[in-house]
Amino acid sequence: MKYLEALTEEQQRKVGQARQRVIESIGKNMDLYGITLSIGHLYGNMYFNNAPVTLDEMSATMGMSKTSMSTGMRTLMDLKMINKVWGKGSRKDLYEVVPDWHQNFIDYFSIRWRKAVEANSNALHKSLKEIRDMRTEYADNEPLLALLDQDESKIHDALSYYKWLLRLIDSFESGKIYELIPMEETGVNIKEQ
Amino acid sequence: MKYLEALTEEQQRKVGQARQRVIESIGKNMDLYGITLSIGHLYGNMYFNNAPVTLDEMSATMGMSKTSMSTGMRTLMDLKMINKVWGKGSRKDLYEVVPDWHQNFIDYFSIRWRKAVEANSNALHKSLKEIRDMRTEYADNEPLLALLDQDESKIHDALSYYKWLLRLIDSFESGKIYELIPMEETGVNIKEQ
DNA sequence: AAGTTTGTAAAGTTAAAACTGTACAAAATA
DNA sequence: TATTTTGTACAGTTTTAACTTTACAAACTT
Repeated sequence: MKYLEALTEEQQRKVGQARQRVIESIGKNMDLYGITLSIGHLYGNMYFNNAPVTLDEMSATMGMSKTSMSTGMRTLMDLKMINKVWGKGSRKDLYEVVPDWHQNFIDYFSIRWRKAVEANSNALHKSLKEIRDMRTEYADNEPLLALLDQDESKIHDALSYYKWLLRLIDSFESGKIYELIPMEETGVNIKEQ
Repeated sequence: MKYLEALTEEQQRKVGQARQRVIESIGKNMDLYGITLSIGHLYGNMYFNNAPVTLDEMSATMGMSKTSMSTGMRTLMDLKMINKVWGKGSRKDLYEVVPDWHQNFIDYFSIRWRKAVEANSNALHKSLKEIRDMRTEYADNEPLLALLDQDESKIHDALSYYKWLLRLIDSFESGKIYELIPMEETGVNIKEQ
């Protein structure tokens, strides 16, 4: 945090305090997403650092081991919340935040949910097929057929939800969600960027 | 599972197998939401049980302690995924699933996120105020002002995201989200229920 | 009122995860 | 080529969360 050195102790303390509150808030927010508080703090600290950081730097400011920084950075990279960048003379890896929170939110959902939803849908389809096979096999067993109907209907409901969720994720990825929920509040002109 | 007794061993096994796959899939799905796998399985089992269940029943089918069932049921109730219902003669508490997955999804987000987003926004506003106070206090300190500008801008970006998220949650709760992402796939008539 | 049954709090135990320290491969430097 | 630096795999430790056992209050039964 070299750029802070020009300030007085008092000023540094005040700026640090205001930042710290935000950093902790970021941590709590990411905790909601199932990300560790520590990794949330890591992101928060990087968010306020105006230049790319190294593992050693963050290890120092976070008071945690370099190994933890390494794994934390990888987690954040997997979630596309930070990027590894190439720095001039330094042979250390440099990381910088992707400050676009909307995009972070979208990437998080896409990455973490799409795969699971697809796997779950497959499992449901498999069970659905088994039920249909049973229906032909035991076509004369009235009480069983009634039971199979119930189960099939339940699985169908679940599948219909998964399909909807997938379409929701699609709308996140395509940006179509912003047609319904604009980024800027209504009445404000959206600037080109 | 009294209604299964009428079936042959073979039939019970097959039905159980098809169900088990779905139950585990449900568990994995809820795991994504940050709900324990066990509690996910509990919901899954209840989902296929056509009648309200008691703690003792679920304790037996899950092979877990009654206390765990008690806490699990409370968690699911907090998330509005199950209801406590009044049963005829039984003096045991009876629980039944809310089978509406769309509604479960929405309740989950509303309950778990709204509170946190509001708390985080408050924290950010507090820091924003501090920064603005500093700006007047050190109005002649050019490099500090530049720094404060940067921080304020970052906090503003974060706040704008939180506001968007709140509007997204609102659209879930109001059902407005279904205008953009209909429950049924497009082209299919929606039946009244 | 005395005796059961039921649900859950509290304490204790077990399982899982987060985190650290060591060790080492890969790349850079001399 | 030998030496240093850097990132991370791996094993070990600590912390946290899940789960169980015990204990007991509240409600119900007789």
